[in-house]
Amino acid sequence: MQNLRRIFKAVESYSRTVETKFGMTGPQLWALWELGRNSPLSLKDLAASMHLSPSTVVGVIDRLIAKDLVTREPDQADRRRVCLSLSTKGKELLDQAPNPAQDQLIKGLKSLNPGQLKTLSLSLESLVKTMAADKLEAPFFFAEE
Amino acid sequence: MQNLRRIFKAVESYSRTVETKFGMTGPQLWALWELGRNSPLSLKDLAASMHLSPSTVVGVIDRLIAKDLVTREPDQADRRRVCLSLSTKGKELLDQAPNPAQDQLIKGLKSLNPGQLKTLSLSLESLVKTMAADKLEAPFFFAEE
DNA sequence: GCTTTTTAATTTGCATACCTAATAATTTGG
DNA sequence: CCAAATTATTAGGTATGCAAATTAAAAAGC
Repeated sequence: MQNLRRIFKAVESYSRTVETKFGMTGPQLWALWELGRNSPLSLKDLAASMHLSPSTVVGVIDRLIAKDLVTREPDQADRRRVCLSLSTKGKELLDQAPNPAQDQLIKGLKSLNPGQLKTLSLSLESLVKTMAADKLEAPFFFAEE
Repeated sequence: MQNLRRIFKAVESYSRTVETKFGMTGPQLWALWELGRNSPLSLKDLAASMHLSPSTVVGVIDRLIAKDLVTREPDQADRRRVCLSLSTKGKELLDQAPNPAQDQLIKGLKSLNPGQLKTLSLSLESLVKTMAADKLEAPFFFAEE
């Protein structure tokens, strides 16, 4: 329990690290990641990938555009839509700002030997099963695996 | 990684469960828990235990008092301070609203046999060590173990 | 004792993240 | 061609969260 707690805390602290280090909030970097993975995106699709309402995401995107990290252009094919993409500046920032929490986790997992990894996997699987969390989707900080 | 992800997601969804089920936000229940553990508390001490600034916690407490879940009385010994405590209604709610995410985790851990539990513990310990998360404190949803 | 400093709580002002509902523009189905 | 669905946005609301200013009370210094 104590170790799980620590892992959670490490991930939780990720958000603050981002805010102080990269001058943007968690949701803003989250949106940036989604655009980095899959671009261009319509606002609706971006909102869906973030599990947020479109009206919420409009504000996030507005602030990213104000920072010159994202571009918003009308979609030629369907003029109801917009095309959201990373700007050059946004791509650069995304390169410099990996996913600290996830990187640390991956680093930690790599330090385990195959036997440990196996038992960890099995134990977690059993844990997850009992927690009935199977259906739930991945949160943003694991989005890229 | 997938299983860790699911556990995170389950805990993340806890907040929404609380909001819809108990009509209050995460920080509000968090404050309620702290008062349930250790009462009465001064505003400053409550803020410290939640790792938030006092000015933030004033608002949270205001809303809890408006819901008649918390009482705020001046401290007799030091009249600069206030004594924050659970109201009768607050105690009742806290009894009905355990910590779903944590309870699920505990339930999951109990389902493991001793050998699994041991290897899980060892694996997580190794993981934590590499993540250098040792120093970090427990987040609220693990505060009661 | 009296003044200065410190401490506690609050208020104010600001930015952000959320949501629902309403609106405008556009596409699609019939 | 027109009604219905879809897309983005705006409007209006609540809640977090902070720093800075304010008020009141206690503690410290002299």
